[in-house]
Amino acid sequence: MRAAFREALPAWFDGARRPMPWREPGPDGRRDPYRVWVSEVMLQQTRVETATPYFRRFTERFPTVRDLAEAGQDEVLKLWEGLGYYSRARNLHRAAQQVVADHDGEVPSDEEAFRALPGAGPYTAAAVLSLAFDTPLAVLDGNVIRVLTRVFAIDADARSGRTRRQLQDLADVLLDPAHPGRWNESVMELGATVCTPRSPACPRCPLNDVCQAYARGAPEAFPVVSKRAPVPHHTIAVGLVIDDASRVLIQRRPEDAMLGGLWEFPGGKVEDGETPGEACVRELREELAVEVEVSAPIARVEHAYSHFRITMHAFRCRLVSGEPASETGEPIAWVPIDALDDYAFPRANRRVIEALIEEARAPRLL
DNA sequence: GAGGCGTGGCG
DNA sequence: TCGCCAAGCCT
Repeated sequence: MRAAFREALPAWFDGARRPMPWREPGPDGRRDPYRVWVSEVMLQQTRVETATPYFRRFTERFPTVRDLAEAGQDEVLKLWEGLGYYSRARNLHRAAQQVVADHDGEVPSDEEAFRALPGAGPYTAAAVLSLAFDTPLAVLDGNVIRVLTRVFAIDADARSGRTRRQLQDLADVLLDPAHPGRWNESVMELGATVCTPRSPACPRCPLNDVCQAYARGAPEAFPVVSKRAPVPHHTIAVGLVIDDASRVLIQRRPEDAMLGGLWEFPGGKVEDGETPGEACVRELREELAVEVEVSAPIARVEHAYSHFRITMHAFRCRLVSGEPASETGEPIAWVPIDALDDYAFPRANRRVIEALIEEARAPRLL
């Protein structure tokens, strides 16, 4: 069994290894720990194809830890815009500053020191240290969980702490201590390209002769996971307050909130017994101490977040009275419509901006 | 331990 | 259309 994982699997990997920008060695023939780190953070809960263009842009703008540490958060978030889970970007930014302050700009090769960085959990530590420094730590990510639960036909809830500890122990035993980075990448690559969640390609799997799930003819039965609760739905109303100079009013979200640090159009939840238009007027009164009049609907956007769904109604608004002032302490800004691209917005807001620009190009006759 | 935290693709 | 999921971490 151990031989299959240490010989057949890495041998398969040598022929199946997909080229990725963070897999390229540097001038010294080694991988840059910083680039490995950035890639591993971007790859958390994110597909390779999605993360790749972000990685290229990010590392071109911030080639070193110091470049990242010296940047402003706005620019970091702008480069992360659309990638989701924005706390990853905020944490990575803070971690870079910590590396400069405490480690002279060198990514720590010590597990305890690396784990002390914000956003560095067990997976990321094992991945970065094994890939960049050949530290013998086995990664346990979604791919490894899937491969191991199938090969060993483990039918306990894969999300439970007990099962995870069992799987980590298994990975630790199977890991090739002579080539930890290669072993980790081999298992993850197998999970990503062959031992996939649906329709796994078992006939061309290097582990199929030892795989118990394959022997049973039911690879997709693993891993076993409990069902998630259905997610709630909310109706949201936002206002596009535009002044005579075609500037739009936007507001930055609090650092510790969902989508923290990104910009958005002011608004909020539509309450029971309220129309979206009424909610828009009320929210702008509450958040910005202004009276507005809803003039035209601009867009209706359906969007799914990680734990709830929304329908967002966006209205063009006319400022009736008052000067917008943040009631919550979060910054506001008047931005020319064609300069909205310079700010980081959540996806749903980006949809609204697309509709606004389309509206300006071909206004609907009312 | 359970739940918060984005987005896009796929069957 | 909809639920599930993808190289997790934090509280």
